[in-house]
Amino acid sequence: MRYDAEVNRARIIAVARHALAQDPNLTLKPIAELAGVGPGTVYRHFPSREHLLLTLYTGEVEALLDTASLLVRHEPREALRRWLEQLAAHGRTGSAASQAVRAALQSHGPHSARVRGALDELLAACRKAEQLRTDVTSGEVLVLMSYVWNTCGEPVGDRVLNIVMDGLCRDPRL
Amino acid sequence: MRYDAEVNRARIIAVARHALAQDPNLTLKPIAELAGVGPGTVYRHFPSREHLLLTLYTGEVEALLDTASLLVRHEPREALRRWLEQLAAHGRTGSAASQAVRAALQSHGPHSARVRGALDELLAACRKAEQLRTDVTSGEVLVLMSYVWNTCGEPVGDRVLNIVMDGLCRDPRL
DNA sequence: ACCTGAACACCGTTCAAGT
DNA sequence: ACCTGAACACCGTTCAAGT
Repeated sequence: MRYDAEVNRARIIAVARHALAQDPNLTLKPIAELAGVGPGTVYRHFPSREHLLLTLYTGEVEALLDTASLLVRHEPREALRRWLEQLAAHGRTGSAASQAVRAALQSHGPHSARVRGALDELLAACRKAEQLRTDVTSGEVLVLMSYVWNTCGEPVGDRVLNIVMDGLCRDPRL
Repeated sequence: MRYDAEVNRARIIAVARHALAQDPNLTLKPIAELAGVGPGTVYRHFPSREHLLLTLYTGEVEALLDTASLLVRHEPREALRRWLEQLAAHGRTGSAASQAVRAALQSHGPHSARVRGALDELLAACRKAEQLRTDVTSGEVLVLMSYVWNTCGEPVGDRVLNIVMDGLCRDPRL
């Protein structure tokens, strides 16, 4: 890659991170202007707003992959609940990072597959401990969690998560 | 209202109903053009796309208010499930009518309050029959149902609704 | 060869000009 | 007095023109 392009890309990323922290819904045009480049330059480096967000907030998506540390510290059911709470906490913020996580999960790409894999580990652990209904998949759990992207109220979110957890664990034996 | 305005309003509604049936995501500009009026004319009659949709599809929202006929034909729990299935069926279509129902429910306006009231009747019936957890509100149920606006797959939707129903009915006694 | 940004085709919204 | 639509300020995207 040419040197000037490298510089521009780095500048766009730095400026975007700073600007999006203040206004999560800022569009690419103003970001380009703040970075001192034309809109086409941003578009070349990042084909869409979603690509830029995923580049900026890879770490937040990666954090969802670490199920191992949850499983060593908690029993399976509690580990699952804490993972889902982590997801809900993201949704509540409405931040650009939250938008990135949402995009990663819903766009059926490699990110989504990896997160589903992580959740599968949690579900498998719960199933092994007989703390989970037997007929549920990670994809269905993520669909069920869609609500976290819409609403913000924390008390409501907690109560809804209780319902989700009870639905997931529903089983004659439990 | 002046006669020409009345004519224009009727024409906009007729054209919009026809055009939105073919492309649910059609915007107000093309609708105005198809109706042979300027965009400001549409904007005057309908302050936003949402207002137009709610005017066109009032019937679909009203249909959600008829809980009485569900309750006379089914036991409370089954009535609740059918009502939620009706909601999910709307979401699956992605039609303009579905967008209207979504807007009505989520915009915290009078429509939303009336639908919550209808759902409250179902929940009260279930509670009276001891077929429902005691700590859930209609607002929380609607939050939980957010997923219906995102995903489309019917089999997944059915399985997720099972989880929701089990979560809602979770109770030591049941 | 690769990057750039003026230009294009849209969007929602407004308000001066009409009747 | 009320309705109208050209005009405005945006958006995402492209591709001829630069280096």
